[in-house]
Amino acid sequence: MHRFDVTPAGTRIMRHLLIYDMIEAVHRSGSIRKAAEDTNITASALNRRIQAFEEEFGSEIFERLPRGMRLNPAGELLLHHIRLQRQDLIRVHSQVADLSGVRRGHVKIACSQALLPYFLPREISKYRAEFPDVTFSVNVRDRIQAEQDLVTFESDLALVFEPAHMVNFEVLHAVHQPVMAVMSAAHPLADRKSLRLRECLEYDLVLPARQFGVRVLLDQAAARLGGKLEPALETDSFDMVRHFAAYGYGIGFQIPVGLNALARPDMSFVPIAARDVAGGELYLGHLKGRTLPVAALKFANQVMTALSRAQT
Amino acid sequence: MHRFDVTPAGTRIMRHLLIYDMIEAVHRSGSIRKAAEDTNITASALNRRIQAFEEEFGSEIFERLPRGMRLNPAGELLLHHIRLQRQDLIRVHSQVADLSGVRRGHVKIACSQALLPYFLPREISKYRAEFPDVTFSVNVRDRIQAEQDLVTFESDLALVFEPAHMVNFEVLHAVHQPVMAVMSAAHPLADRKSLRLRECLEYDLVLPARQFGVRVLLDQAAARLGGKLEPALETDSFDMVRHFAAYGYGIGFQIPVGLNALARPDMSFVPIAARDVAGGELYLGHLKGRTLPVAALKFANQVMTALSRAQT
DNA sequence: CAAAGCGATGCATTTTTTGCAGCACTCTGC
DNA sequence: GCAGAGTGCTGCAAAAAATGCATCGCTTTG
Repeated sequence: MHRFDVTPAGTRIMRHLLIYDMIEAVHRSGSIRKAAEDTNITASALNRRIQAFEEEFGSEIFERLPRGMRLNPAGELLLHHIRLQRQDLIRVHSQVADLSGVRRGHVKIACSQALLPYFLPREISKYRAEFPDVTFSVNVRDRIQAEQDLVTFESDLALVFEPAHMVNFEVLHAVHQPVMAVMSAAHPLADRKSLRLRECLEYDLVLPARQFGVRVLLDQAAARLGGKLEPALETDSFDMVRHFAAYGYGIGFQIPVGLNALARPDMSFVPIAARDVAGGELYLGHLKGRTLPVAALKFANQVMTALSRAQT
Repeated sequence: MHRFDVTPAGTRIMRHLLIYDMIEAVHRSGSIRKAAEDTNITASALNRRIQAFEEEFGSEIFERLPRGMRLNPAGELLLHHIRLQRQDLIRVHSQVADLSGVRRGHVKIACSQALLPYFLPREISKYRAEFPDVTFSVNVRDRIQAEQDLVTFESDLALVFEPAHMVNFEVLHAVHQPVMAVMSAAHPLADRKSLRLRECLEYDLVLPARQFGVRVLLDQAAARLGGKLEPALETDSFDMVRHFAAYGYGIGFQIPVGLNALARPDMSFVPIAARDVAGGELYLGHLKGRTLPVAALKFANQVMTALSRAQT
């Protein structure tokens, strides 16, 4: 029989940690019987392993409900330990691989939309030019989700603008980002060195949705002016913001890291005066107290220098 | 039924982590055959488990030498993971115990000698008065050893005076400690409010050995005065310092946390003027990036308030 | 009230782990 | 230079553990 077939691409099976996978499978599917299918094992066997584990562990970790299993508080604590433990083992693996000169690994990034068009593609390509065996995941997350991603070890690094909560967030680097007005190169205001917020209000505005940092800053600024922003278009796509602004005489807003003047000669980017909108910080960070895998750490360093350079 | 008994003396056996114990046993004893005795298993079985683990892990973790086994660099990395993993599981256990209202656990402290006579006994007793099921280990360590203890998870907390290196040390609390002259209550200088260092030099000096923080501070101060301290007695026992000073007309030195005026009416403690010896910081901390067990964290909090109160 | 879902369990079977004995090898001391 | 004691490693049979199957008792659902 071939119960535990070949490991697909980097997923290492440590047989002594299988019980952790089983616990997570039960947690995910909510019942032993469903989890048993994922685990390629019988429900009865799985059931007994869970029971045996609970006995060893010293307390139950699941509530037995008529509809299935649910983690109790002790189980939640254990689950976090399991995830931490697994990620740390991956880190050890990556460090061991590093010993023999090969850098392999996988870097998981949670980031704001603004990083998608130019910044991250450029940095990831640059990194992979040097270490082609390192792969990446990029997940678009808002500020709250990004932190949650770190906590569940869904992501190694987060790159977000003005994060709301930061309890579990350890900042590696912060760089200031003024708010930029984005418009067609043919726009009447296109050649200005700087703009007052009031000037922008004369034109159609395209604003990111309310959950985004840029929007929060703009709303606050408008409130100080005693007004309220009334966008012609509100969207959760930063791409849409840029394209709408490029198309006609509307004005969009974005932070510099999401813009690239060279790539868009048809567009113009003008900073909003700091006295109107102070701007905010773009943060690179990871879960507090975590030791990152080599690949993630190295990439984080590269991003840090890139951000520093961009600022000057 | 009594399904969830507690394993004797808090040593919980998690069978799926036995392989880690085995690896540590081999590491400690330096050979499979010796480790086999500690592990209550045959050498052949142990050997095969190590081999199986290495295969799963993806690389060897031991060097095979003619005289036995030694961890290779990969093994060193893994060992650290194992220790971290085990301590984190203990933390989870302690948090789970906390859920049911019982606070159990064991707090391991690495500390300077100065804490031994009064401070730690008092604090530990106070803590155990509230939580009698929490036990303690106290290991006397100099500044370098203390940090090493944290790294190997030998200790949860360190309480040291002016630590030399602090790369892995996360400071929870720091409190300033002036250097105090310690002498018999009958000593000519006993009633002074403050002393210049020069005045002390008229008398026999009893100094702690050179590795201790107080001594370093005194040596630096003496060098500034253009001199060199020539102690009548040099010792690595702070007890000895106090007792020698109490006995005759010698002068010893100690930091306030190691002294208790109420307990010793026969002695007098006078601060050295800050312009001569600035004093130093007493640090409470733990290993950077670690999550402490509940008991250790709670005790650390108690110590922090005690230290703050002592200062004022 | 029947059907469908759930976790738990007894028992025979399969899989894994272990112990025993013995191998090849390298140092050490006479 | 050669025994002796130390090392890690391995084949094979025995012991132990994990698994699959069938089934039970229970709760929810329609």
